[in-house]
Parts: sequence; structure tokens; C-alpha cells
Amino acid sequence: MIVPTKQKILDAAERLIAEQGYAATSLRQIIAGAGVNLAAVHYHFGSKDELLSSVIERKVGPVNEKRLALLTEYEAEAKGAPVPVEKIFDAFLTPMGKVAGTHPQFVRVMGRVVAEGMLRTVLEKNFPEVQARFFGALRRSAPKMSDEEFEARIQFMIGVVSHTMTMCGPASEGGFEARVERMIRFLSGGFLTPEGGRK
Amino acid sequence: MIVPTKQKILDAAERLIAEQGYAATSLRQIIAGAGVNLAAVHYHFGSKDELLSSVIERKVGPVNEKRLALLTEYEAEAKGAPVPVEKIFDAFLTPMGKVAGTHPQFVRVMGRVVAEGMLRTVLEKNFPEVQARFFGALRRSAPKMSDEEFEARIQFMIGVVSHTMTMCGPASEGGFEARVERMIRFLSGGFLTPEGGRK
DNA sequence: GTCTATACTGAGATAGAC
DNA sequence: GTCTATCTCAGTATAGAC
Repeated sequence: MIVPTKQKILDAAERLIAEQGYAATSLRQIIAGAGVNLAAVHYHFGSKDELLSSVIERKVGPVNEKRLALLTEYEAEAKGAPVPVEKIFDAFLTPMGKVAGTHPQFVRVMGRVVAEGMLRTVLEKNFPEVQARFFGALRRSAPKMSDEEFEARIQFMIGVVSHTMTMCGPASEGGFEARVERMIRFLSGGFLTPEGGRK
Repeated sequence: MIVPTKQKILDAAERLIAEQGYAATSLRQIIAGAGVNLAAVHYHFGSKDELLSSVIERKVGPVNEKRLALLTEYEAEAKGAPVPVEKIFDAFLTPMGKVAGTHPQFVRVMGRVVAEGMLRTVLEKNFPEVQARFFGALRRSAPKMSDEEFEARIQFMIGVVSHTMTMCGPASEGGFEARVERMIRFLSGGFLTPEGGRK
């Protein structure tokens, strides 16, 4: 079974970036792992940044489709009422958890990318519809929350998910998948906490 | 007023790392900003990593002392009972919020460091007592929570705080300080959510 | 179209002169 | 304590073999 150069590069990049982070992984490590020439990376991908984009795009597409399908299903169940926040988080996190079961390295790559400050780029490139649909659903579930509080809580929740994606170990130790249910509860509890002053 | 070379390097490093992140900031940018020679960095600090440590240690010490003092005060108020979690988060976050008001760049450096995967190093070097005291106080406030759930929620909360430290803009736009009260509520709500299965 | 060999610029680090 | 020169390795770019 012959593996095309392009795929060998993507596989090696995904594995090494998951283990070491993006900045800490050199192209020379990647080509050594893939058994190809340095220039092949630039021929197929153009740059290190675009190689990272390709690693993400290869697997994030199906995850996002599944997320949107689940959210659509839950919205239909709600019959016009706001979708319960637990369901919204479930629709967002479960598809990534499923992928984590079979491709734990990919999930860590996603976490690394967010943690290393490339959140905005990735979000705008691969998540525009997911972002709009999920933020909108959450907003409808908390109509009385102020805009400032809503925006702050969105950022808090991004922090929870990205940190968990980065820090979760291999599937054998539970990994991201084992944390999905706990995250759904934690995020729901935090998001639904009444706004306002403390004693 | 003459400023010693060492301090000029620290100031320039803090400013540039806050703006660009640690990995993205080169020593050559730092020495240009400080107006010193490249070798001066290695003479005074040994390496880029140790320069970062020095940037952190310069300001994190007083913050951690204030944190511990506040926690001690709240524990005395509680007279042996578990400290309310809002108080625990208040003791941890308020001192950093105060620093954010006067030194917003330092707070962003802290966030960057966590976000770029150096959490463990920084935690073990500068936070051992803070970590032990605060995790212990939280544990006593939720005695019935399972160890697995407690550990997961600690990670979730670290994600919230580190992401907020990194992403919060300059003090003029509110910054970290403006998010402290919101964070306390969000973290309390998430941490106190009952453990267990969903419907 | 695909890939190899090689060169270019800028990074962190170090030795040794002063 | 400070600075010059230099080392290695990073990402990138290009010329040309097949």
C-alpha cells in the first residue's frame, strides 16, 4: 500500500504538532517523520502555516457538519422554544469527543492551535457557520443576559474547551472523550448562573 | 535617571511578550527595544526561557502573597467551616485584577505563558504554595465531589482564567480587571453544579 | 506535475576580547 | 559587565532533475 507524499506529510505533522505544539515543531522534524524532502512541504502546502491549516481542514469539516446536524435536530425538538443549553453544548462537544476516540491527536492539534493564539484565524476560516449558529442558539437560551456578560461568558467557555483539548492525554487515559460529559455540566452551570452582584 | 541594563531588558521583554506572545518575540526584538547588546541577555539571564522566568518572578511574588493573605483572612472569617467558593475565587483573582489595573502587560504575559503550554513549569516554580492552599480550600468546599470530577473542574477553571488573561485587552477597554467579578460568578456556578448524569 | 539539492535570512546560543 | 564574531538550526525560496 503506497501512501502519497501529501498524506505522509499531513500524518507526520498531525502527530508531531499534537505531541509538541505547533511552534515547537520544525518542518525538518516533520519531513524526517514523513520520510520526504523539505521542499515537498512547500510544493504541496506553500508554508508551515498552510500545512497547519490543511491538517485541520482534513478532519474538522465532518466534525462541524455533525455539530450543525445535531443542533438542527435539537432545534426541531424544541419546536421554536430556546434549545436547552445542555443540548447546545452536547451538540458542540459530542462530535469532537467521538473523533477523539479514534483520532486523539487531531483533537490535541485543535487545542494547541487555540492555545497558541491562532483561535481567530481558525475560527474565521473553518467555523463561521458553526460559530454563528451556536452563539445564536446560546443567546436565545439566555435572552435576559446583558451583551457584556454574554460576551464574557463566551470567552470563558472557549477557555474551558480549548484548555481541555490541549491538556487531555491519550485516549487510553480517558482523554477528551471522557471529559465531554463533565464539560457539558460545568459549562451549563457556569453559563446559567444568574447575572448580577455578589453579597 | 539611569536605568540598569537588566531592568531595561525586563521592561522591553514584558512589553513585547504581552503584545506578541513568547514564542513570537525574538531576543533581537527585545534588545532593540531595550537598546542593549544581544549577549547582555545571556549574560544577565542565561537564556530566553530564564528571561521569561525573571519577567514573571519580578511581579508574581507580591500577587501571590496578597492571594495567600486574602485566603487566610477568609478562612479566619469562616471559623473552621469551608470557605464559600466565591470567596476562594475572589482571593485568587482580585490581586491579579488589581495588578492588571496598573500593569496590564504583566497579566497578559501570564496568560501567554499558560496558553503557550508552560503552565506546569510556571506553576511548580512560582505557585507551589498558592496551588496547594487554593486547591485544598476548594476541595473542602466540595467534600462530596468525586476526585475525578474535582480534577476535571480544576482543569476547566484553569482554562477560564488563562484564556481570560491572554485575551483581555488593555486596561482602557476594561481588560482583565473588568472581567474578575464575572469570572468569579461563572467559576462559582460551574464549580458548584451538582455532579452526576443528565437527563 | 512531483520532487531533490541547495542557498538565503533570521533565530538562540556561546567564546573570548576588552 | 559589555560587545564582536561566530555557531547551529529554524523557515523559506528557487533552480532544475525526472
